[in-house]
Amino acid sequence: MGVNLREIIPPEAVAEIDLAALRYKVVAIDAYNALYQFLTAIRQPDGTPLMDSRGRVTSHLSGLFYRTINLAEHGIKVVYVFDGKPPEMKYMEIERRKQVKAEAVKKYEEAVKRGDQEAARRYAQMAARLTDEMVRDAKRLLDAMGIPYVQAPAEGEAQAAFMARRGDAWAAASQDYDSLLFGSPRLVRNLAITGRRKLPRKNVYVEVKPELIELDKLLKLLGITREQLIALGILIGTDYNPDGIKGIGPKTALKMVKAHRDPVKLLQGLPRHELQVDPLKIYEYFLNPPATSDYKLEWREPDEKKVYEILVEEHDFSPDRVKNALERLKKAYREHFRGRQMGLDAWLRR
DNA sequence: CTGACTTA
DNA sequence: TAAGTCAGG
Repeated sequence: MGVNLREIIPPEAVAEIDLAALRYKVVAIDAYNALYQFLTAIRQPDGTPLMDSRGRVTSHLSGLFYRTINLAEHGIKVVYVFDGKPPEMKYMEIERRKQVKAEAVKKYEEAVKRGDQEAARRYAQMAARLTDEMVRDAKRLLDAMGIPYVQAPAEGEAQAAFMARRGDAWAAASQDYDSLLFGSPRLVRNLAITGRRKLPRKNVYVEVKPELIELDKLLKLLGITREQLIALGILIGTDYNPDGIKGIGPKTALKMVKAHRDPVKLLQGLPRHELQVDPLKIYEYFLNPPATSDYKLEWREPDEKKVYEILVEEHDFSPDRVKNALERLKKAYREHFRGRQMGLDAWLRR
């Protein structure tokens, strides 16, 4: 999922931050990334997600609702950015993911048969798929909550980066690093409240704090340009060439991009048979991806009735819990958002 | 993942 | 008040 820069990011480039550091800042959240995380994480020990009485999955709504309210209580102005149509060159990867999920479904069923809860949960997570209906419900819920969302023409991460570059957002938020390649000046990872995360395959929880990666700082520390970072990503693998270049790991890739002042020349010189997609096409895409400026960011007063309809009446959420959370959301709106619509940047540019 | 409740 | 457990839908 996304370009794996983890191994080449120097620890000094990552700053642990407090949610208070994001107060009154606009954060463009990769909606698909967030919803998918809720969908995989919010499950029973045997892997069953939360569902309403008609069997429709509701894990994503639960996560979206409560987390968004938490962020609002911290005065953080979140905007969710939804994926549009992926570029043609992503179809290979999309097909591959479908295969992986189909395999996971089989393994899940086998695990259930032999009563292996842990495996069942693991494979259920792997098999999880975000449906159009889930996305529609998520958008309806955000609308009712008075939280803005933007429909990207293509990749959500590209749209979030575009918004951050223009100053409409302070940072992009996602677990993936792609927004950095797309040029977002800042990336926030681990944007959650309770910082507990279970280590894969272990029964151990570790504290995970939100972290901030600044693009300029990262590039300086690596001693490369954004263009070289994109080339680096292509060498180690992106969603558009998942395998990267055989035999080139993060370290070699960094050396290679440093050795070439012009990343285009480097990419042109790659062995053609190693690549399913023209590396220059990928390079151009990261450098200048489709994005729209046709959006308006407004944090409106929550429509309690609508939220109640969606969560309680349609999806069997507990009335008490929803009412309680709505009170918190209304209070957050009054305290942080009402009469504070424009960020400083937008105000200066008015 | 998060809220609500329990425990020390 | 902090840390732990469990259910939520």
